[in-house]
Amino acid sequence: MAASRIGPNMTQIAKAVGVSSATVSNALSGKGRVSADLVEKIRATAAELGYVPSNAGRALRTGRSNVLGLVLPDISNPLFPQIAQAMEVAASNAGYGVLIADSRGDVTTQTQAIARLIERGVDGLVVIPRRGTRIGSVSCPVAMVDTPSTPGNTVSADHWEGGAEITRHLQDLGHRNFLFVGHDQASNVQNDRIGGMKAALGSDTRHQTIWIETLLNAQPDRTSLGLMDHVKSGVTAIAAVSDLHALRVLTELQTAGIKVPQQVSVTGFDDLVFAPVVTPSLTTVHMNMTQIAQIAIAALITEIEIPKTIDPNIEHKNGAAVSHTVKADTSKVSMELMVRASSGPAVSPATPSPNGEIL
Amino acid sequence: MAASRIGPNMTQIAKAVGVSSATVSNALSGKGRVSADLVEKIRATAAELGYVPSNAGRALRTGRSNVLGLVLPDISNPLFPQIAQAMEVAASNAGYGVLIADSRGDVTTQTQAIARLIERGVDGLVVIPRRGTRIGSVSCPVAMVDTPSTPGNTVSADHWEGGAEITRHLQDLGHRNFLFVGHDQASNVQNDRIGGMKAALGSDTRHQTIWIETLLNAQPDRTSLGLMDHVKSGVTAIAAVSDLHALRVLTELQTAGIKVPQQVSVTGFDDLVFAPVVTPSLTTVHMNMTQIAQIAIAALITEIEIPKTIDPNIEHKNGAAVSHTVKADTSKVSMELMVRASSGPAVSPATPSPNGEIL
DNA sequence: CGCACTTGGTTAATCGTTTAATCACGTCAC
DNA sequence: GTGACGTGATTAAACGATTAACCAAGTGCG
Repeated sequence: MAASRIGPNMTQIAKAVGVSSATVSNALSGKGRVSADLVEKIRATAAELGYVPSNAGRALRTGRSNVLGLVLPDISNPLFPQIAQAMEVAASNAGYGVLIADSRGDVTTQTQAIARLIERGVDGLVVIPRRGTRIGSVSCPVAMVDTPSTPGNTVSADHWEGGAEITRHLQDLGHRNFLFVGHDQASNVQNDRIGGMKAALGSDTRHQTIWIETLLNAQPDRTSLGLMDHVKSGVTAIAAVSDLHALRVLTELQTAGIKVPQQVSVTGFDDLVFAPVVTPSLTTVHMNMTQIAQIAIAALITEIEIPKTIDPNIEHKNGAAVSHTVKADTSKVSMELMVRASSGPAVSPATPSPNGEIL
Repeated sequence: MAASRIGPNMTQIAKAVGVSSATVSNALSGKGRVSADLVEKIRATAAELGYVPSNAGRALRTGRSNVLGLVLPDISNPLFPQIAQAMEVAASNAGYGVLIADSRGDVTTQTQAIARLIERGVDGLVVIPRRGTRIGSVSCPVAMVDTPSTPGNTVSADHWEGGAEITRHLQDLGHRNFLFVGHDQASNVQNDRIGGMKAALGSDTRHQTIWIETLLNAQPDRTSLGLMDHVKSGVTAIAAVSDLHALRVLTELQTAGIKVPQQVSVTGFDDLVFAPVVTPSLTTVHMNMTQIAQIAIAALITEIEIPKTIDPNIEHKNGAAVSHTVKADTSKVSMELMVRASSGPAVSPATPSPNGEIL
């Protein structure tokens, strides 16, 4: 037996007003031709009786669920709260709900998660891909949020430019000897960030890059990143690809007795929740997730809401349309440099800056 | 026009096999009376044709959406990833999807968010309440995850006991002079954690408590928590109600030149993602979110799936049932102490421990 | 005056699934 | 031989909203 609905349905509203249910539908949606005063009356009684439209009924008829799926490689990513919040807000402003799916880092799980979302009838997907994740053939539009250099990327922060801003900032402070700290060499985002960092370097600079995962794979039980060796060799600025790693760097240096930023400057990425409250507060780059989410959701929804003329160009497999990642007019959102206390003027006893702006 | 469904529907399966759609339904659900070989044949062709049931059709008929709503006070809470992930896994194992709603800390927004979820037809809600949040009258079962002392709480970590474990651990290390660091004095969870910490203290101890929000309200532009004053006054152990605040404490001490844990021990709560990777790694208390989520979801689902006989005892308002938070047989999940590097033996030159276990 | 056209509404079909009610058909007992 | 019964399937009626097709009545115009 069908669970008894709590509120009234359209027919009951219609009966109460004394019109047909079609008129109620037209009045509430504003689509058909209904006289203004009747619209008013219908709206009023609907509100009075506490009418809430049944999503199931509507979804069945229209074929749209008004729900989007958010696929994340790994929910435990500390950036996820920002992403989820921004997506939820953007979607909900557009009248859509957000169904989450977590793939726990595993590619097969991710495929299953996507399949589950599709079965639930989502109208579109927002996918934050992980490493070499390929979106298989799915039957709905997909917005991909990764990094501009990823093929099929819909919109994302301009990680490259963010990296460039970081090293420009550090160079302005007089730094000439850099250590870049990445985590996962296979990550497009991290590569773009470090790529941007390097690209903005002047010719009078030196730099090295370490990858945490590589270090850990070599020595699984190591806790230190061995930063002191780099500092002793003259590094005065350490730029990490995430605040999480910047934090690791910061505390490792502090424990070793290095003063930040007096001796070494440290910068992060993403402006995570702890960035402003640690001592010294972290200089980092802030991502405008709200804007990214708005653009991604908007692109998705325009794609969803265009009448689905069967496009013969789209390949089919088993009768299901192969996924097409949607495009947005703006695909890069610039990042904002947040200068805080962890970056300061370089002191370089060994190699004095040619500009002489050192304190 | 209804968007063309991609796959076949039940009728098409029925036609392919040469039976009625009702038989297909019975065969796939295993409910009615269908001969074994026919079941087999139907299953096979359904799989072959790539049949996926329409959630909309099913939801319309049964009145159930198989979707749960997850209401969070503030998605940007760093604990949220764990919560969302655990809930998603538990729900998806039970065949439910998870729709998220963020109330951005605001109570009115929270009410609206809940209303939106209800309109979307969720079968139940998991609510992580914020401060004095009251769940208004909603028409579906609600599982509340807060702290055991909150009335209506369904299941949660045993924050009190977690706090007790922390101070027991620190006392075992010889500490006798404690500083507790909370953030928000109105939070049930934080009060329970600190309550537990205090309850486990021996009579030979001293303790003080500071609340970050109160400090910040008094001096909005302050960055330091003024921990040095407490350290100078003899505090040797600082226990925060969250790793986030422990991190703040840790870096503030390190910047001031205090060695952790040699001079002062620092502990956190929640085992956030950065806890193991900072230097020194944070001693903290781990929450078994997976188990909490399982219990909450299970309680919710049992409530959802019992046939809804109209219970005259439940008050009604506007014809909608007033919310009833579900109960679980286990309402407390114990927390696990994670001893790491930020806590160590107390050195108390001023007040030697009576037990003499100090190094 | 009569025809075309607009306005404001109704009818009825449809989306896909579930399920109560029904039915056909053996089988078995009496 | 017939009534009772069990088995295995079918029929048809929901669930609630949308919308194409249709219709009645009023308006403008030649």
